[in-house]
Amino acid sequence: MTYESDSADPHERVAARLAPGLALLAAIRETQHVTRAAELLGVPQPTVSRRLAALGETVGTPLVVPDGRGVRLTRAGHLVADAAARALTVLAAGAREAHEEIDPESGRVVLGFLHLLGRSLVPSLVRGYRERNPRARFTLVQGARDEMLHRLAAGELDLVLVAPPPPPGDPALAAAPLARQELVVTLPASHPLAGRATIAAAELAGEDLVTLERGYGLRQITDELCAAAGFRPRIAFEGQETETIRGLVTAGLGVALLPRSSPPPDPALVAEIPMSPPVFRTIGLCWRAAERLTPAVRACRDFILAESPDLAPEFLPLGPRPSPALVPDGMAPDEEDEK
Amino acid sequence: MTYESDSADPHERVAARLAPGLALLAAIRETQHVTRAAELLGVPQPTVSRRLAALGETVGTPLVVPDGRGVRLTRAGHLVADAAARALTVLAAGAREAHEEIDPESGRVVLGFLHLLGRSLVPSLVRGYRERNPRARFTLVQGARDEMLHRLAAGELDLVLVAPPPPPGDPALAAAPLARQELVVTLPASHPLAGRATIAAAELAGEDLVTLERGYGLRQITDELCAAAGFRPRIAFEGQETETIRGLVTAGLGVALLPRSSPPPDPALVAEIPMSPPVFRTIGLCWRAAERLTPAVRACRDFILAESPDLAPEFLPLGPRPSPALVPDGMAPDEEDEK
DNA sequence: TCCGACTCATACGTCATGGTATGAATTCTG
DNA sequence: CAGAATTCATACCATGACGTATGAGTCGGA
Repeated sequence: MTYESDSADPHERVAARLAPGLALLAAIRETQHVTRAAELLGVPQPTVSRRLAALGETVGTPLVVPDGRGVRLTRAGHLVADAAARALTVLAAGAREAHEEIDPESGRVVLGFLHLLGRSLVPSLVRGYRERNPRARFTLVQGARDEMLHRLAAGELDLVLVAPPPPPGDPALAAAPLARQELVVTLPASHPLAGRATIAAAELAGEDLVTLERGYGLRQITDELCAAAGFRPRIAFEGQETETIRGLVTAGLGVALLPRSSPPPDPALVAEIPMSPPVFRTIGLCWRAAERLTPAVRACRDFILAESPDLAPEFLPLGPRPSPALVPDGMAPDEEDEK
Repeated sequence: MTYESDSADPHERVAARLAPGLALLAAIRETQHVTRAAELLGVPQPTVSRRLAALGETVGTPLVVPDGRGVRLTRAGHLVADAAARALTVLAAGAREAHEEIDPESGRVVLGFLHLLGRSLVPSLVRGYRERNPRARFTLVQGARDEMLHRLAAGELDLVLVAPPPPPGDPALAAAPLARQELVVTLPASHPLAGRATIAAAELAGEDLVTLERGYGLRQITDELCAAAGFRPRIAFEGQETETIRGLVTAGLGVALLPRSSPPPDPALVAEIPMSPPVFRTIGLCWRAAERLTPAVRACRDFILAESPDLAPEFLPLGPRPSPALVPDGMAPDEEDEK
């Protein structure tokens, strides 16, 4: 019943058996006194006596010897007690790191988001959150929607901002909508449709389209829109950045379905025409539903859910449209902290 | 019942509670796999599951989360597991040091001895022992007899060579005689007694004596010799080194009771006259009887007891005289390894 | 798509560890 | 010098942890 195979190094084995006594050894080292060490640790004195003897047994020689009516450490005892103190320091540093990692005040949040959101939404959110928690740390990762969701599920990311949010079917991911963004047909000023007030989806059937690559939310929306209108889109170019797409459109290489350009574009070069009926994409915040989030991540999530309307003025409020809450019932933001 | 007051630093507290899981965390870190870690540690798999959960509880967040049909470490888990691996390395290094300290092949022996014995006896013993155990390490400490015995009892020294050995009355110290050394009256060549064949103790009554300070064995023997002869010695000078004493004698400042000079002195300067009856001092090896000696110390002690006659040719064999064994019965060199 | 292999978590019974009470040894004090 | 106080070790008993058996969930293959 006394398992002790561990690693190749025999000293690692005794180290593993010494490990439970780390605090005890450190206390003995500090006090040179069994009773004192016991009350320092908050354990009864006989426990210290026994475990000291047991530790000495595993080392192969007593760690303390009677000295008067007290005890003193043997040389071997000094060596292991010193090592224990060092090991405890190392471990405490690790505990501190871990604590800071999860503490809402100082914890880290790995936030993934779409390239386009890095312009204003994410900076606002980060700045707002750090006003409340100045020591909070962020790791920011940008990428395509599907990549973000995949890395979120894989645990690499804590929170992601994507559009559209994942369907509620997946029990591993939870999501909540944050804001809407109107998508408009972006086309060269010279294009025949450039003067229109609105454009219907079907009117894009014959156009060369410039889109993001598969995996991006905008691409998915574009594809679905075309499918709903009953035609297969003719993709002229694919890119990874909306700015690239916009550049291609400006160069006259096609038309694109994009969010409105934030400083409105030069009307002499590019026109942005709303769709009819209008098309929106919903930006949602996602997190892993299955596991318990760290306090830091939870605090950040709740902050984003509560404050994003105020912090992202250039986005539209959710409005009446977009569906009932996408948040699975059992995992609503406020009620998972039970137990 | 769940004690956990420890040190001021709260992180030290969680470190102490993390300590028993060091090996487990290291194994998880290495394998990223509960079952694999369990068989690496040689413990059943449920134990690993439970203790991982418990460790996560103390840290405040799970250290592993389900990932497919396996698990993966959370960020906090990585931090504490890394720290655990480092701590285990530190602890293993300490265990190695302690092992080397007590191992007969590489262990350390702190050997105390009288200044005079550093000339040939101790170097011979050390050299001889290291021929058998090349990695053995010695720390050599020189000093007066009483100081040596006191520091031996205090645990600072492992073995001491002193003359005379301590009386068998003290149960804390054990001793065994090693060799005898004749003490002779050392006096200036110009002294009236310089031509004598032998000198009786009583004849020193009127002389200026040069001795070592109190606490040295030679001083004690000198004092007792004078007391036995019925006079109080007239101490002209006290020193700490026999060579100093010899110098004072050469300078004509008194006579002294000293071991024979090892290269015989210049007869034109100093005479060495045996006492009548002859006086010897017994050099003994002492160790602590109460505690269990480390294998290294025990091996060295047994080596010295067995080999010193051959290694110290300039000393006299024990001869018939010096008392029955001074070794307490229960602690004879060979039979304490019971239990 | 269903089955099988595999991995991790939970349930229950046993045993080792820890807590309480007490004893042996030593030092300090009157 | 003797009693008292202190300190560490041992004995007994209860609680919590471990080990065994089993279940829930997930991935690869037919």
